[in-house]
Amino acid sequence: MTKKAPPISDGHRRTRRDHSRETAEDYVEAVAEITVEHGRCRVVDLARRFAVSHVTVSKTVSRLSESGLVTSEPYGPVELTARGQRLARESRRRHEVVYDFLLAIGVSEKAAAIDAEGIEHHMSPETLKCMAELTEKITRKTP
Amino acid sequence: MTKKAPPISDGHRRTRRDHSRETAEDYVEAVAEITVEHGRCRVVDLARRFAVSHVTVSKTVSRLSESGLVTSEPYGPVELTARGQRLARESRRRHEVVYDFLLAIGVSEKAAAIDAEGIEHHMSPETLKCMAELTEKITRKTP
DNA sequence: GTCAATATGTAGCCGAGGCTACACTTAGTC
DNA sequence: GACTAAGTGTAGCCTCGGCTACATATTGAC
Repeated sequence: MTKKAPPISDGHRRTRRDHSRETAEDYVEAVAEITVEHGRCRVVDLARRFAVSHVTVSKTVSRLSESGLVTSEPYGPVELTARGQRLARESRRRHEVVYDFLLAIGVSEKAAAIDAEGIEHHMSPETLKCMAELTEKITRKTP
Repeated sequence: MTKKAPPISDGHRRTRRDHSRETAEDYVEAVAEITVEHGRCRVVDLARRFAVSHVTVSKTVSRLSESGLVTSEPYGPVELTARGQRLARESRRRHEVVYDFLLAIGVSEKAAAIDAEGIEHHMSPETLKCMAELTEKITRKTP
């Protein structure tokens, strides 16, 4: 139980700048997956994946390109830079830890998939570690 | 050209970027807490809480007011409507469930506070229920 | 009551992330 | 080679959530 007012926003750091980082992570993750699935990743693939217009994807890809996470030439596929690949790997790993954890504590696959996507960007390394450990403990006990 | 094929923005809804719902939840939660702590909630209180300018708060409060979650008159305090209070209670409960859960699985108070804020908006009722149950189980075992 | 400090409002700017409408390229098919 | 469908780009508009600069209101001390 929570005894007294939890330290809800104890400090400040209302870094709503995380938002663009989230977008970047979602995109590089998607680019990596789509490239594996289809051999290459096109704008329209991302548009379908995120259920947004190709215009939105196009603009976002431009921004990511300026940030050095992806490369793309006119009418060409979207590809990850070395940095983009690294970020994609990290994001995917975090995603998996969260997803496996949710399954381990009894959440359905469907809800786990949705919630994992929502929260994967907000996990500190510490929390991630706790989740991974608990998942390990639970699945070892009940395999 | 009747593009019939691409019903891009149907189906998968706007699960993406219901970011404004998060903002609403953060605000009503903060208004409720500040009102309890100080007797009333002013724009400047919210500005300090979220570490943003009073202008940002002022605009957001206007939007929330149009959505029927808060009321405020010029130079007056920000107050929750009935709907706002209900949302605040729900948000706070969710926040507590997540926070307590993180503590229960071994996350430090500091990290738990930060992460709870990040993820509380992305939890399905199902996941929330699993977390509450597991918290109960753990804290009963090791009180 | 006056005055300064604090709080709030308004104007105007920005970037991210959405959209539609329209123009153009690429890739197949005949 | 020509035509068409799908993919991509560009222009222009929107909202949300940020900001600074400046104007006005409220409040407290004197």
